[in-house]
Amino acid sequence: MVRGIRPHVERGRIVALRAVPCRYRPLTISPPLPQIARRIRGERVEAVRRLAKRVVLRLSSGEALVIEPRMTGLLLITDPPDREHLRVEWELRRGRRTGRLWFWDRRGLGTLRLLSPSELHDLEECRLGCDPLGLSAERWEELLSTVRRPVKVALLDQSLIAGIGNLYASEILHAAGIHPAHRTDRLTPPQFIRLQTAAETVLQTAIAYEGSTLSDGTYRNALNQNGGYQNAHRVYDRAGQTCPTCRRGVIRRIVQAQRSTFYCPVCQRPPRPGAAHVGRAGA
DNA sequence: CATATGTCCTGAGAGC
DNA sequence: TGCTCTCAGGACATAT
Repeated sequence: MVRGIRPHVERGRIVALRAVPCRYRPLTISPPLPQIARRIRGERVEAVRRLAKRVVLRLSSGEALVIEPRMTGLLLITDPPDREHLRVEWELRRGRRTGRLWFWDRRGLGTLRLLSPSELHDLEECRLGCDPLGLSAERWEELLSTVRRPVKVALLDQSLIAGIGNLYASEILHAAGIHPAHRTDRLTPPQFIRLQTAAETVLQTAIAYEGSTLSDGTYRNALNQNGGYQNAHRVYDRAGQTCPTCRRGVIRRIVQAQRSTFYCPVCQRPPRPGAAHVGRAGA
């Protein structure tokens, strides 16, 4: 999303920001959109970057527009999939060209916020955990071994690791050969190394493919084109199918913390119930 | 305090 | 055919 909009948005000047009339419940926008519009009119977009699952437009004023698309939100620089789910429209000027940026959201769970520098700092440093890209295996271990949770659930906790969604959590654990119910405090150093490698590979590949357009067709890139990573999914939404990696296991679907998890019982052996772990003396 | 569950939203698809 | 019901998963609020 960031790579798609950056060439059209970065170093542009915001001419106008407006809510698109919409029959659905309005998105969470804070402060209210007319106030944001007043405050950012005329500002230059200094940089467009990703912060975990959010898109950050850093403005010349030092403030930041933070867009959180959640599941069905899209940032588009071409015509949207339909008009009725359009929510917000930016008018931008780059040089002498005028362009538009749209926030389209079918389910309306996305958010738009204007943050002060200190609010952005608080989000980055206090509320969000570490980005999984560029994270060492040692840091993975430091972060995850402090909690006692099923590893799949921990991967989704944005205060620990920030940026992994449900689909990618299943794919990463499959690539790492780790069972989704494995408790984080019982993962071994070799497993943390595999987790680090798998996260890097799966996420970078998914980004290169421009994301996953699932059967509901929701996710599209900034040009309203399908992503390609859905064709590379090994376990997500493939329950009952033979695992494409080992060609032996039959992929299973389980529910953890109210979310679907998919895994291969052959590639991802459950942890041995009586597995020895270093405990306190006399325990 | 740490972990677990409930909630919001719309559209697709199942079942009758 | 047209209705009701369930499910999808982001983050956050509330419960245990």
